Amino acid sequence: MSDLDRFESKAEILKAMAHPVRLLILEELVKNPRCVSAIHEILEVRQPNISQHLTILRNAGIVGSQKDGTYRCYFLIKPGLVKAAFSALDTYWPETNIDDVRKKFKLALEKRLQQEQSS
Amino acid sequence: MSDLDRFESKAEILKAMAHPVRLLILEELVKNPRCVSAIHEILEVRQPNISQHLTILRNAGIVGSQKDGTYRCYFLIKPGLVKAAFSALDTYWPETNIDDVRKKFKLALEKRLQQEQSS
DNA sequence: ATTCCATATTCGAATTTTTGAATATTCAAT
DNA sequence: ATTGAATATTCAAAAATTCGAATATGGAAT
Repeated sequence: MSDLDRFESKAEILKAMAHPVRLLILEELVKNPRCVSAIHEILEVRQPNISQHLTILRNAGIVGSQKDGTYRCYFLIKPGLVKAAFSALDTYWPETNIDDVRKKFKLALEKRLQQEQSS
Repeated sequence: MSDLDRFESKAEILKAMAHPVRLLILEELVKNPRCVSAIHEILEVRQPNISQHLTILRNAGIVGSQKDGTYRCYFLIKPGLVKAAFSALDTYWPETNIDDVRKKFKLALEKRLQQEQSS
């Protein structure tokens, strides 16, 4: 791996984290390992999309996974990094509230579902 | 500003940082405020592109700027955040070396210039 | 063997990002 | 007023991201 690649890898880690859904997933995984369906219940985002986001996090080396029967359990590979990143963000953007965000995702999903029904 | 916006703002901060050129710029600004031409000399990236990246950092609220005659000086608005982010990345991806990256950028620029001359 | 449930993959369209090229703006000095 | 240096903006094209829809895979239980 070249030196450039190594530095770009830092940008890629940040890029992998730089999405609201992925931040929410990471928030959950900081607390507990979770299988996809558990994340799905919490996040109210369609399952394939969650798998896509998990793939991005996995490719960035941020999460790992382990099969458990039919389920697949995701966990943080570098919990310290994620915690430090959240801590930095919380310290300097303290206004963010994770539960409000969940509320918003729920609203957004309901809106989508209504639009689908009415069309 | 809604709660969602606030959470998405964290993703946007990360997104704004999640680019090799912008990380290099921030590395410089952690050490010192810098005007565009100083950044230009260090980074070996075309000036308009540097201004574009600086605009992204400015819009994210990460850097600010101040006119100084013809020059414009950029500085970190939240140095603690940037330092904490770098610290987290350095702790968990310690292999990255900033000088190697500069070397690589220099090489890439020279390659580009050669291609332009020969075409 | 088939069915069901959990998860992943593929594909395509819409959107966003990235960057170079060209040009514009702004200020200082003459 | 004009010139020159520093910086910003605009535009367009290429590349990358996002996400839904549809489909595929893989394991458990019957």
